[in-house]
Amino acid sequence: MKRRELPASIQSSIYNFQFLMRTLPRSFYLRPTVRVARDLLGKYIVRVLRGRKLTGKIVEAEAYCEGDRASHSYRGRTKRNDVMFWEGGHLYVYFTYGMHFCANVVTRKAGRGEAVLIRAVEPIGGVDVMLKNRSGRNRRIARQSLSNLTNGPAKFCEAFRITREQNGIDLLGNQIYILNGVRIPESKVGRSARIGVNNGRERRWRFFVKGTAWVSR
DNA sequence: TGGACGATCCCCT
DNA sequence: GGGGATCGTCCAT
Repeated sequence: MKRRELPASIQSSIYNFQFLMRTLPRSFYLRPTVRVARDLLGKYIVRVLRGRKLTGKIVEAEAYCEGDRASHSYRGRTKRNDVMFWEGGHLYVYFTYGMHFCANVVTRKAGRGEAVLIRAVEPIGGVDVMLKNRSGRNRRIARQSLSNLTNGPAKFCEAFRITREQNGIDLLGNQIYILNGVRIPESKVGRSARIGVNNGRERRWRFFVKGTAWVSR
C-alpha cells in the first residue's frame, strides 16, 4: 500500500503543535532578565503532580535583577536565596508572610542572582486539581470566579502545589517545565512598576497580558 | 537572642 | 480600602 502524503495544511499544523509543545531551551533563560520576563508571557508552565499535568499560560511576570534593591539577592548570597544564583532555568521558590510561597524562574549565568517572579497564569489544563488545591483550607475561593484561581503569585503556587520542596528544580527536567507558546504581540503587552515594591519603584519591570481576567489586582 | 518585616491573601467594613 | 494572619529570615544587639 502506497503511503500517502499528509496535506500541507495538516503538516503545518503538526509542525506548529510540535513547536508549541517544545520545552524552552537553557539558552532562553540565560538572556537578560527583563527580556526573559517579557518573553515568558504566553508560555505554558506545566506541573506534573501525581501523574496529572497542570498547565497554565503565563500572563504576568516581574524581573528582579542584580543591583536591584527590590531583589532578594541585593544583599548577597544567603541560604534562602541561594538558588537565585544558580544557572538560569531553575525554579527559585521562597516563603513569605508566614504562609505563602512564590515561584521564580532563575535567569542568566550562574552567580548573577537574577530571576523572574511568576505573578499570574491563566489555567489551561488540570483545573479540577487546581480547584482542589486552592479550596483545601475551607476557603470559598475560586468557586466565586475562576480568575481567583491563579491571579497572584501565591495563588498560582497554591493551585499548582508548589512549595519549598520544588525549590531548585531544573526547568529542563520533567517535574516542572515551560513550553513554548505563541508570542504575545507588543500591542497586547502591558508594562508597569512592580507590585508591592518600594525600593525600585521607578523600574517598570512588571509585564502582563492586557485584557485577561487572570492578571493580579 | 530578639525584633522587625515581608515580591500576599482573604475577609470585613 | 484596611487590617489580621503567621513565620522564616536577617540584622542588630
